[in-house]
Amino acid sequence: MRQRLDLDDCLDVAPRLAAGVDVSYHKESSRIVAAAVVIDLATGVEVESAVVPGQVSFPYVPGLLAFREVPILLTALGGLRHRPDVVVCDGYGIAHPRRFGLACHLGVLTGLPTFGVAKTPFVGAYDEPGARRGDWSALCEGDEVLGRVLRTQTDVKPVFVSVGHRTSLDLATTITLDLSPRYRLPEVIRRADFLSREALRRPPTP
DNA sequence: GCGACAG
DNA sequence: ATCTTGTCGC
Repeated sequence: MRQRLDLDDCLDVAPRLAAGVDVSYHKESSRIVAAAVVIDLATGVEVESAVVPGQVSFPYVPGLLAFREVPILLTALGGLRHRPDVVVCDGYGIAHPRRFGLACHLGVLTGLPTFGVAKTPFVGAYDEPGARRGDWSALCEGDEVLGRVLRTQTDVKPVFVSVGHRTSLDLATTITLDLSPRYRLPEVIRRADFLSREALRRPPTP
């Protein structure tokens, strides 16, 4: 009888809790703030959130974003009381020069299922997807499929979805659409963006 | 060699 | 990422 390691399994049970993470940077200092927001996929209701301050410890280098954001993202996720079934990242998963973007990195370090939703193209070629919400096209490089260019809102610029860790492209696509009932980006990402940005405007904690 | 380059 | 004014639409 075939045995399978949990570590290698994809998320195959209906996920209930989805978390979204994001980082905001101060313009003229090294201060940064990360936020993690958890939403119940069945109801769309926010369950909880965690906001943590930090300092920039690595420069922005295309292809190395994980080294800049993963540290504080781990702290933010650690501040959650609930364990999310899947984590949505602001950036790419395997659609990366080395096939190991931020979402992959965060997934391996936490053991949690993850995938990325990026706002702009990075690597790979694609055809413009249909104009309606739900329409998508493959993001490819040669023969390999790196992700999907997904239209989350009719007549709105598409987002780039790619698998991170222990998730399938189909599931990532479904969750992205479920979390984007009204706006272009998933609600968990929007919320994490708002919370981190708002906290960053607050004076530092002496 | 030159330009492009998630956030 | 952040900055940045106006503009178009519900």
